[in-house]
Amino acid sequence: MRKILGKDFFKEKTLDIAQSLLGKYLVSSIGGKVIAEKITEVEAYVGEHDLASHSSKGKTVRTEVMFGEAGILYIYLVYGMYWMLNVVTEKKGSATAVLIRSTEHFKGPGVLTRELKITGKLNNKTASRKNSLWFEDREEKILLKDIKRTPRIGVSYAGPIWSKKKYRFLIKK
DNA sequence: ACGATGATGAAC
DNA sequence: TTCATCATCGTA
Repeated sequence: MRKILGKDFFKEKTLDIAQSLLGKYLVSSIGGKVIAEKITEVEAYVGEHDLASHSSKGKTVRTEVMFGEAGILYIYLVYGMYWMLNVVTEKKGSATAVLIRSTEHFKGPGVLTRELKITGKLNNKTASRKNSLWFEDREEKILLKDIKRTPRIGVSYAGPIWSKKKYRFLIKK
C-alpha cells in the first residue's frame, strides 16, 4: 500500500519527522517521467534559534518560506548551481524544515535535485501529486539500529554549539 | 585542492 | 552598491 504524506505527517516535531522520513519515498513526475527514490539521508533545521538554519536570519524574501505551513517545499540555490530541497515542518511560524540530502541512487542534495529535475519553480509549493513532487509511505520499515546520527554537513558557520548538533540522520549501509 | 557560478545578506 | 559567503560537486 502506498500513502501520500500530507500536512499531518509534517506537523510533528522536526527531529521525529527527519528520522521517519528515512525509508519513505520521494516521487517526482516533473517533466512527465515518474521517478521514485527511497530517502536515505536527511538533516533537521529546528527553528530561528538554530544558527545553522536559514531561518536564524529572521524573515527575509528567501527565508519567509520556512515560516510557512507544514508540508510546503523550501527550495533554494547554493553555490550558484545546486538546488536544495527542504520540506517545512511543524506549525506555521516555527521556521523549521528537513533537508533531503540523499536517496538510494543519488548521493548528495545537489545531485538528487538535478536527477529528479527539481528547481526553484516548486519553492513555496505544497508537496503533492498535483505539484509533481510528493512523498510516499510504501511501508518499508527502518529499524532504529539501522539509523546513524551525525552533525550536519557544511554548517561550520553555525558556531560551536549548533554546528555540532547531531541533526543528520542516515540509513546505515 | 580547487574552480564553477549566481543569489543572499550585511556592511558601507 | 560592493563584498564575502554559501545546507555542493566534479575534476585533479
